[in-house]
Order: sequence, then C-alpha cells, then structure tokens
Amino acid sequence: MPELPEVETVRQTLKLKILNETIIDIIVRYDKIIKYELDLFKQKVIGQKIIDIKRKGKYLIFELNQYMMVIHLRMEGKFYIKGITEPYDKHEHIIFKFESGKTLRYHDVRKFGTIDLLPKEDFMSYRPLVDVGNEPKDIDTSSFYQQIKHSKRPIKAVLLDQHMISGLGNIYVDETLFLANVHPSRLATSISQEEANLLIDSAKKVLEKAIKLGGTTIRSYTSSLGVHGRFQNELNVHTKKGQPCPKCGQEIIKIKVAGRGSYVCTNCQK
DNA sequence: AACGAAACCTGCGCGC
DNA sequence: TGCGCGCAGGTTTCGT
Repeated sequence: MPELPEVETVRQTLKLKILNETIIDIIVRYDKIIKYELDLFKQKVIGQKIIDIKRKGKYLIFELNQYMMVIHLRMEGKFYIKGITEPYDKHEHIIFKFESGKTLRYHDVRKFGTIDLLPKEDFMSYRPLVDVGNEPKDIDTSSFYQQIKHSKRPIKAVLLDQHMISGLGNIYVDETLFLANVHPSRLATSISQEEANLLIDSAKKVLEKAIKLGGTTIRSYTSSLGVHGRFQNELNVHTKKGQPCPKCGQEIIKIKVAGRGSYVCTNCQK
C-alpha cells in the first residue's frame, strides 16, 4: 500500500491509537519479516513502551524506551488494531500484544515488508535509514540537477531511486511527471535545470496534496487501519489508460518504463 | 561503475 | 471450471 503519503497517514493514525502502549508479548507467525535475530528481538522489545512514531521517506520508525523499531511496508504491508480475542487473519504475520488488551497486527499478503531494530543513539546514521535521500520538500534543486545530469537512466528510474530522492513510488512518480510535462522515458541526462526545478516542485505539490487527503486507495478493498485515502479521486494519469488527458484530451496510454507500468499523455509529456 | 532483469511472495483478472 | 500468464503502491541482489 505505501508511498510517502500512505506511510505518513499510517503514522498519524497509529500515533493517535497506540501511543504510550506497552508491549507485553510478540507473536511471530512468519519470521522472515523480522530482520533482527528473532529471540533477541523479542527479548529487547517486550516490556518497551511506544513513546513516539516517526517517519523517514517510506520507513516508519517506532520510538521505544530503549530502541528504534524500523518498519518498511513494501508493497502490501498494513497495520490493524484489534482486540486480543479476535482470531488471526491468514496474513497477519506479527502480532504485538499490549498491556491494555489491544493488539497491533502486521498484515502483509506478499510478505515483502521488514521490521528491524536499531539503537536509539544516532539511529539516523544506521542503515537502512542513512541511505534514504531527502524528501522532495527538502531537496536542493541545484544539487539534485548536478547529481542526475550525467545519468543515462530514464528520469522515472531516478525519481523512484530512494537514495536520490525519497518518498515517491509508482503512482506519485507518474503524477509528478505529468504535472511537469516530462515523459518518463526521457534520459535523466536530457533534463534541464529548469525541468529539474519543475519536477521537484511538482513532486512536492503531489505529495502535499495526497497527505492532506489521507493517501491513495486503489486495488485495495481493506485499507490500513480502516483509513480510506481520497487522493485516487485526484489522479490525472495513473490508472487512467484509455481515458482523456485532463489537460489536452488526448488518450492516456500505458507503457513500461524502468520495469514499471507507467501512464502517460504523449501529447503533454515530452 | 551503472544499468536492467530477476528475485522475494501471494492473489486476482484475463484469455483460452 | 481450470490453467497459464501477466500484473500489483518496493527494494535488494544478480548478471552483463
């Protein structure tokens, strides 16, 4: 489910619901999600209280008394909060039991998500967090341009690269490229400083608006935590194959760029 | 060094 | 109805 706006929505919702909860037990039903040595993970996390929930790019960061628990939802990771007596769903892989009787359940059909544990001291300087690039709102456009101007990758691949710029995924990249009138297949080396400025500015606007609307809910009958995003109503091109471009009316096509399905108006995006 | 493809998983929709 | 294929909001690892 997640790009930056969805992760931010989850962060805000979780913070309202489980701040100050103390973890008294952890049930692990599929252990490859946990990247930390499993027995140590349980030993360290049990007894800890959730004192804050932060985010960097697409990573969720649970601040505990003594550790930082770092979570990546990848393609389909979701959290649910349920009572302790409710039966486990097939795809609920990790269950955190709280002192209050609530449970936090990590649900992930494709099992791609990850949960890791970092020390609190200088946690931002450890992998994976240290490798996360600036979000569009914090990007310096001239250094961004300097970084990409010799790259022969398609601009879409660059914008998806979380080391270069963090937070965008397949949906919001398509929307960003449309707003900036840039074709996803354009080689990064062909992008001018002006176009780079426009791309970053477009990414900021897209993400900001999506956060306000609680993210995007598509292909997803049950949204995380019962939160239904509303940005899907604002999409200009993504998922709009065969429909008219909102700017010029030409039919939107779907192509493959950087290995990802990509929606584009070839009249507006050059 | 830098790029694209494959791999990690499961489920769904489509064409035969 | 059943089967095989392609596809899915992400990232890392493997080849060239």
